[in-house]
Amino acid sequence: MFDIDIAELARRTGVRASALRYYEEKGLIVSTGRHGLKRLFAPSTVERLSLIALGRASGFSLDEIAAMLSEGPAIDKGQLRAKAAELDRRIDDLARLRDGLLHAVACTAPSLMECPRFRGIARLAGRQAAAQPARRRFRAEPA
Amino acid sequence: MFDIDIAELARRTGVRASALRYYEEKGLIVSTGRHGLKRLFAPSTVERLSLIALGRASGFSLDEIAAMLSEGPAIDKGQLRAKAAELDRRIDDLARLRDGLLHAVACTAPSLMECPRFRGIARLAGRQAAAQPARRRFRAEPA
DNA sequence: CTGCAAGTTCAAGCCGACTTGAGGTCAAGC
DNA sequence: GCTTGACCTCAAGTCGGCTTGAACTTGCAG
Repeated sequence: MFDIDIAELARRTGVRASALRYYEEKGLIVSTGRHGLKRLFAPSTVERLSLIALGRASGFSLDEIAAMLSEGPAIDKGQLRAKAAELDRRIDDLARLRDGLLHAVACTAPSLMECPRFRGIARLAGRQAAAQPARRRFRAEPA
Repeated sequence: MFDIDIAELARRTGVRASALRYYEEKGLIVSTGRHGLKRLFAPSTVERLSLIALGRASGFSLDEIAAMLSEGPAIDKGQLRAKAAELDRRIDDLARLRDGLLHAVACTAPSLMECPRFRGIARLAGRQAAAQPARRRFRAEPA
C-alpha cells in the first residue's frame, strides 16, 4: 500500500497523466509528495478518480465535482439535495430519449419526425432542457 | 400555420438566434426560404428543436443528433439500439451518483471519502465512465 | 560515472458549440 | 423616398478540459 507514481495511477484509472496533473492543479486530487521530481499519490486516489469520472459522466463540471468532494467543514446539504433532484430530472430525460430511440427502431414511419409517438416525445422535451457541450471520448496517451 | 422568422423561433424555443443559424449551417434544421434576407422556418421546427435540446441534455453531440434525426433512407437501427443501451448505462450511473449524493446528505462521516458507503459507490463507478466536458448553462441573448 | 527512460514545467494549441462585433441589406412605416 | 431596425454574413473570440511540444531534471541500471 505504498504511494504510486503518476504512470501507475494513470494505468489503474485510465486517466492520462496530463489530465492527472491538470486535476492536481485544479485541486481535485493531491499528491502526497515527490520522489525527486516525480509526484507520488496515495492508492486511495484511485477511488477518488472513479468518483470524479462518475461525476464527469453525469455532466458535472470539474469545479462542481471539486465542491462535492471538498472536505470543507460546511458541505452544503441543501446544495447536494438540489444536485440529486437535478440528477433525477436528467434521469427522466434520458429515459424518455431512450424510449424514443427504442421506438424509433420499431417504428414504421418514414422518418422520426413523422412518427406521432416520437413527436410526442419531442413535445414533452420542451424548452427546459439545458444546453450542454458534447462528450469527447477518451483517447489513450500515445505509447 | 405560416412560416415564422428566426426571432419568433428563438422566442418559442428559447434557443438564441445565433445558435439557430449555427444549427442550420450544421444541417440540424432547415429554413423553408427567405423573405428578403430573413430566414423563414416551418412551425414544426419548434418540435425538432425540442428534440435537439433533449439530445443535447442527454449528452449527444450535434453531429450525433443530426445522425439520429436524419431522414436518410437507411437510418441504422443497430446504431440506435446501441445508443439506447448507452443511455441505459448512463441512467444507471446517474442513479448511482444521485444515491451517493443523497446518502452524503444523511451521512455522518467527516468527509465523503471517509464514508464506506460512498467509497463503495466510487468503486462501482470504475474506469469505464467516459470523459465528458462540463455543461454550460443557457445564457439569454442580450436584449 | 554515464546514459536514458520517465518524469517535470510552461506556454501554446485544439475541439465543440456557440457568441460577439463590424459592417451590409432589406421591407415596411412614415 | 428615406429612415429605421430587424435581420444578414463572416471572421474572430470564448470557455472548459485537456493535449502537445520543447526544453529540462532525476533516479537508477550498467
